[in-house]
Amino acid sequence: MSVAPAVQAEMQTAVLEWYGENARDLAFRRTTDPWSVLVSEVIAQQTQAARAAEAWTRFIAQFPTPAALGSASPATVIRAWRGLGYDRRAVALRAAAIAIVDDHGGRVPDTFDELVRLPGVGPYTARAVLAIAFNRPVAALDTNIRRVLARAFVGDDDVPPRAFQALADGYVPPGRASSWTHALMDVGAAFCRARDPRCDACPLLAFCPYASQTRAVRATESAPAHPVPKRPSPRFESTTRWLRGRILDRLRDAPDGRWVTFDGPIGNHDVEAVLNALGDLARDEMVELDDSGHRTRLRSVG
DNA sequence: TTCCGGTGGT
DNA sequence: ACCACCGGAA
Repeated sequence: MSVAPAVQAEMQTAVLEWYGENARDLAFRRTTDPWSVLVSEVIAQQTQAARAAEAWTRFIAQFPTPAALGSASPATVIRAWRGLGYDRRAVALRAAAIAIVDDHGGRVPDTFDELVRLPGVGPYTARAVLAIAFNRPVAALDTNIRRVLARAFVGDDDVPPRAFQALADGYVPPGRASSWTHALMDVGAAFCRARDPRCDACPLLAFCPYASQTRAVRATESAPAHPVPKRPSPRFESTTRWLRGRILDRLRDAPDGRWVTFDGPIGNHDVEAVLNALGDLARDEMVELDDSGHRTRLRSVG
């Protein structure tokens, strides 16, 4: 269940003090500008923190405002997204920028309902922006933070998602939502890891039911559970997402606006598979196709 | 080779 | 309730 208020305050202090001295120096933490925070969260969803920080630095320099991103062509944005994966999210982020300009006067909105209506923004990202940029007392529950809170604050009870969110919101230290969010991410990455947790050095060790339980279990129990229900996974090169990646790389390398013809196989994908992938990419608004269905390019207009 | 993860679509 | 999307880390 929940933690006694006095203990809760001690735990908050332990986390924040640890963070004050051990925070990872990530570029996007030096700002609370809402647009910068939104971009950093979208990038960080798919990329580990250190790499995300590099990518964010480049991206935010190129598109420092919603207006800057919204007025760029999809092709420009997809090229800027190279190497980050999930290219549809780049297109969604651009659409979000346009919505911010058109519907919110160019400013990132500061309510959950408005944020979550933006393309590519779900409950996690909406709350992360509220907490980090606007310092609102909400918990941004990604899997790492959820795990930290579940282990150290909530204990073993499996609390249904709604109730968990409500509990987690209540654990946010007054006035410190922004630091709290970053701090829990670092605790999750440094100590409270899904595999091989390092409870011994964790700032929450003294308070954490999971840590004491883990010690007991480790002392008495032997090997963990079972291998796997494994199924033969297809070779990566035979997947459609690999094919999409190769197509997009070719298009990124082509001069802006130049049509590129796809009339042969790629890897072990035959022409039909290639054309199907082009159709998918067109439906996802990543590329435009000409009437032949063979010639394509990154979208120059949105 | 397997695993990881928010969002959105089914 | 699942799965596709992506690249990188373990």
